[in-house]
Amino acid sequence: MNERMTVPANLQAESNTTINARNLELESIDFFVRLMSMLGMPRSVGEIYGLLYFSKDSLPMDQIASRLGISIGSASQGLRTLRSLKAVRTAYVAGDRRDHYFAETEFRRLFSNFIKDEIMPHLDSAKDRISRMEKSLPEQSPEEDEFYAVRIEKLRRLTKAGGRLLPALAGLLKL
Amino acid sequence: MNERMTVPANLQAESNTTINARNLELESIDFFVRLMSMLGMPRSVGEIYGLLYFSKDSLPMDQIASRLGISIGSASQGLRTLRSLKAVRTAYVAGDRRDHYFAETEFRRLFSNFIKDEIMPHLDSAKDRISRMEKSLPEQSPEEDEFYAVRIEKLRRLTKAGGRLLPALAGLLKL
DNA sequence: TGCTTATTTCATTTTTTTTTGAAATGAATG
DNA sequence: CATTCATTTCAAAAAAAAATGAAATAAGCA
Repeated sequence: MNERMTVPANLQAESNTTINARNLELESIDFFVRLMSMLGMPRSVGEIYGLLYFSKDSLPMDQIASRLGISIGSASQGLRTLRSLKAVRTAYVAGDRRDHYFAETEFRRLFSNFIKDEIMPHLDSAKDRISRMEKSLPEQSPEEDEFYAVRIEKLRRLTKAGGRLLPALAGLLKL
Repeated sequence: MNERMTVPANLQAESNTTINARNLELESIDFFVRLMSMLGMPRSVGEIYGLLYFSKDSLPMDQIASRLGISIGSASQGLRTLRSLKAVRTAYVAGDRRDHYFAETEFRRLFSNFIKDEIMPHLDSAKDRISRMEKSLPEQSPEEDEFYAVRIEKLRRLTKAGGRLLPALAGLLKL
């Protein structure tokens, strides 16, 4: 029992539509916490995006933090991550010097950024590692050579396919 | 300094080809530790697969554990994970009652299993969550309705696209 | 410029995840 | 069927990741 809640439950008796809006928000946060965590992002990043996704107005950092019940430190770091993925942007609000954040909702763009920033660098360094493997090939009988050569070739194909397919994938997202 | 080593470095002076084979092994372990960790798998799982990937003979669990310097508990758990993804299989070795493991090297199959086991269940439950969102729609002005409806529709498209594209992706891997 | 408020940074704490190790279970062999 | 060896299980320890909170910095305003 007592599973960790996805969201703080400090919800007061309010009008029906307010309660419903809050429910929607909670479901949204839940949704994106899970999605982001599949992509290796910390909970706070999913929470922030989930909150902004169904928010009509853009929100300043301190409101994001208090609404989610997280520290401003977390909020700052989470927003930094989201900004670097271009998953949130800032809006100017007259007469308020705080930055106001809102969610970028074009998933195609989001994934394409994610792939470029989080996946491709790994694929690049994988190529170097494969080259190093080739230098360590234990030259023995031709038959054994074959075994290692085939396996290295498979890794080459894998990284090559990843490098082509993943960026293409984002393009296929007609959202 | 002193970054955590990917692999135990207890390597004795041996023949040149043995040293090279060991280098290859270390690079392979490094490679798969990183790849698996991108997919959310623990280090030990990557280590085991990396070891087996360049092993000509299939290996029993205790040898896997000692060669990697991990506990047999870890080895057992890691092998369970790899078995469930069909990333390793067992071979019979006459006169030895231990199971002998070797790596499945068809990446197409591996990814297809991974997507089926690790991704699709999440997509399925995402659909439920979206339905629940719709029930919480805060009916207000038609203009506001529109805002929420559009965002929910985007989530629908996203999960639908994921459900179609990801399995197709594995099929495109002509490795 | 000096003051106020917003934001970032980062050492420390907390939480979560992974590994260990030892006991329990299972499975083959004599 | 008892013994030995292989494997699993799981509570506890260790390691890794994330969140906090307070000090430092930055940025707007008067």
